[in-house]
Amino acid sequence: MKLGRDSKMNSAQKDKIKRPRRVSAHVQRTELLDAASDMLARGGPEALSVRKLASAVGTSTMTIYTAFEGKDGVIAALYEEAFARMAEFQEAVPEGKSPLEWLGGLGAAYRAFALQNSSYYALIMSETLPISQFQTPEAEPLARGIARQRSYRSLFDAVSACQDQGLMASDHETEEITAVLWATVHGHVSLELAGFHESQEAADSRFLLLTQSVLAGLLTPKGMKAWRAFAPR
Amino acid sequence: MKLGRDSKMNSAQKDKIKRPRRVSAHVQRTELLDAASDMLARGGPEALSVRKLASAVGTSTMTIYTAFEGKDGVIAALYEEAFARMAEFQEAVPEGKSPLEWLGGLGAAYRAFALQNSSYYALIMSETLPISQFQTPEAEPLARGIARQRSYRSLFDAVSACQDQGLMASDHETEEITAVLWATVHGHVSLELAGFHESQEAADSRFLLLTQSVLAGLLTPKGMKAWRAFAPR
DNA sequence: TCTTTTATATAACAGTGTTATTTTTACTGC
DNA sequence: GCAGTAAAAATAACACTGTTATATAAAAGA
Repeated sequence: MKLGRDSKMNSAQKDKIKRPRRVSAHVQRTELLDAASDMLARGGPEALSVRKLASAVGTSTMTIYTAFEGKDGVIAALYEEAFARMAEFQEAVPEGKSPLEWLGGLGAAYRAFALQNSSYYALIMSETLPISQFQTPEAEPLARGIARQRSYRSLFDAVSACQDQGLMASDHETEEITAVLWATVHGHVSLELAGFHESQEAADSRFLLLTQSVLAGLLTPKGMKAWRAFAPR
Repeated sequence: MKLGRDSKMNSAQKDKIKRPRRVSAHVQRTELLDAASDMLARGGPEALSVRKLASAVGTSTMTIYTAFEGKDGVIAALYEEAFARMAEFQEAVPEGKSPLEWLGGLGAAYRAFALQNSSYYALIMSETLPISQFQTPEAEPLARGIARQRSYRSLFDAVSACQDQGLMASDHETEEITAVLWATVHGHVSLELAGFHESQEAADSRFLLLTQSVLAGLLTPKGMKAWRAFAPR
């Protein structure tokens, strides 16, 4: 549906507040972004072309340059979208009775998100391997920007809660433990996405063994006892 | 130096064994590969172009298509090179008195290789994130091919030795533990390469904490006691 | 030496992201 | 409502990319 250009925006004409030049500006931007997201999810990053994107929504390439600032701008926007979707997964995890239960849920949610949204996950972790098709959206040290994202926040809070309740060692900084847990799950998920494991069962059991093992080194005796109540299997 | 074409290969002409068509075939291939390696290391994958590569060694693009089979062939060759270099790092680690010492050395060597050869490491782990500029050199499930590489073998052998000496839990398969350890170190190194850690010290201490933690869940009590003798700090 | 095969060089093709130019559209002051 | 202006979209061009087709030159085999 393309809004008629001669509609003279009858409703918005009365107020003197400056409106966006085009009513369709925002909707077109999201329409463009949705199409880009689709292309990315389907055919990977090489399927995401400025020209194809333009013709997919029935416009010309210049639209991408005014709406975003070229291809990098589109990718930067998708990057934001990726974090937003990841945060949804994380924040859908109930805190449960014990922060340990929360922690376990967060790990599972992280893995689920990565497996179900591999393109978006790759986008998030694109700086993880310095060689990537995606350029860093901004000049800032992007990977460290993760720490400012909501999804990181959830993990941090869970770890903090564990420490507060004496379930997790407090002789390490919360940030440190959070980073270690992130690396742990990311490491497994990376390999799983690459098809490293020969079967679903193998991937499951290794994820379990890995998380179990690293927690063994981080939890207090009290924490270990409590963990066994929530730990799968 | 370009060998004269009219040299009529005076020395090799006498034996009737079929020689390669051109004496320069092999040397040119490696020359091409070295240049490609340099370009990759310097400017990332987008600096690696068939045309630039050709002009870098003073030839035309067709040479790349006869020596390799286009750009993918070059990347496949670099992929092999990456594993070879990684194996060198791994195999330079002395087995030491205890397999635990060996294990620790392998982890440190893995990290050192990744940090010092980030382009090659990215190549190895390029399938780890399904979205990558590099196509899988062959149609096989590439990531699983890691398990057939020498560098994986070293880790596997170290784990196996630990189990044999009762230092590591034997209620998990050697392959399983190997995969878990690989994921652990890869997870950390990924984040470190991305500049996730705010300082060298932070990266070091988190690597230590991570490896320490995961070993806590994998080593036997006997193994834990022995480990403390080798563990840094 | 002559013929045939093979590698290289040249040029062309189909893509890509980006930029310049021109046309069209929407807004604004009269 | 109409003219003038500013912004956005379309078109075309530029500088790239990987790949392929064709022609030329060199090497191999008879």
